[in-house]
Amino acid sequence: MEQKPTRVRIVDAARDLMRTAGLARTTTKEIAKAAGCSEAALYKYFTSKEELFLTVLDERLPRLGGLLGALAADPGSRTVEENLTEIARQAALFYEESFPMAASLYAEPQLKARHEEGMRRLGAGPHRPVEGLTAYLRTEQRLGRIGAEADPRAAAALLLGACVQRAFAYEMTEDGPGPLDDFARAIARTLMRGIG
Amino acid sequence: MEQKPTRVRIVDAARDLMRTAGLARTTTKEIAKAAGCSEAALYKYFTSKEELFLTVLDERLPRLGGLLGALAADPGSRTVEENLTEIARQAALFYEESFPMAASLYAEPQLKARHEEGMRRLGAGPHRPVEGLTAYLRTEQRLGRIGAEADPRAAAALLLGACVQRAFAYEMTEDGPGPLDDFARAIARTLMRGIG
DNA sequence: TGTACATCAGTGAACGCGCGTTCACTGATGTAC
DNA sequence: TGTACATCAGTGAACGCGCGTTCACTGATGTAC
Repeated sequence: MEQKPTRVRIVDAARDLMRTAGLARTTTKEIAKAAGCSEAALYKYFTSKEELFLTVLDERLPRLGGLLGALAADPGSRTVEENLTEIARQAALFYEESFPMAASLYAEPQLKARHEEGMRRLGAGPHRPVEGLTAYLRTEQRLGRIGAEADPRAAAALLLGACVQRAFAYEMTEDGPGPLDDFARAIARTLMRGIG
Repeated sequence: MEQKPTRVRIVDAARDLMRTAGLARTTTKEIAKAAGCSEAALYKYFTSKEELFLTVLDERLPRLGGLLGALAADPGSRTVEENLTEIARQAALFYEESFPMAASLYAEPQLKARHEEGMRRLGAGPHRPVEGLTAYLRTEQRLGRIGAEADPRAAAALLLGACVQRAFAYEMTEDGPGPLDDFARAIARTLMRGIG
């Protein structure tokens, strides 16, 4: 059984702890224990704990861009509603995974600020999925597959917002959220048809 | 100029710091400084820092229930779209205020767990606004003011989700989010009419 | 081949610091007689 | 009225602990001659 390089084990361990244990519990001691090395070893690869955190945030946060970009370039053969259902599915999974870590940052404003600075330099950030989805919807609008008077940005905010909220309210309901597929289908359907 | 009681000043100071400085920076020292008393004074009113935090969470988090309950009981004379616009406005303000504090909890899982336990006992929690809005929409549906085949729960998740997301992505856009009124109007309108 | 030295990933033990918490205390106010 | 004591909100200074970080070191591997 091959052992991964120490640096990789450290970053993985830090990410896992940040996701599951919360930032406050993610101490150098716990990271080292989970990575199977000494605390001192962390400082052979990173100049500080904050730099390690930023590395995790940069290298290990899942991305949502791919699907949205691909659809904007080529909506493919499926209906708009089918595409939106798939987007809702993927987005819900994405937020389920990344929301706890992103939310944790609100507890550490200076880490959050430094992370956002880095994001901004790369043009990334939590507002980007909305922009990607807006671009896709504009494409569909140009193709005449959604209403000419529809508001793509508002529609994108609604759909992705529902997915964020699902992650946010996740643990509080008594039985957890309902099945993902039902959620995605209902969201896409309602957004397409409206409730009027 | 009347001085508020020390206990009130402490809870207010803790809430302000939790909202603006982040949980990690909200130390007993900072709280005492902001409240204008000694750290020791905190322990005359609360048995621990965690109990103080839970008190803030219980007593000082804004509630959204009022508006939703009132509308569910009596939709009033305005159109559904007008009501939804007002709900979106209020919800966006509500999340703007409470989201940073709620998000902070993800960094401190044991505090989060204890808070959720308390919430559950009261039947409160982040899933409640969705339920309240769902109830309102069902009322409207019974009155025939929204489509018989509409999905109230999905519609509620979409509208409130957009408001949460707005708070979440708030600081990352270059100019901040757009004007609140425009946002609320666009969201309500799009939800009513759909994009098909 | 052996020997002497260089390199390098990783460590155990200690360091100083800031945290939450506690302790013995103070000084103002109320009260009994 | 004065005196002696009780109550109570609040404090300054200290405490122990766990944190992030650093230091001098080890032991394995490579390399020059």
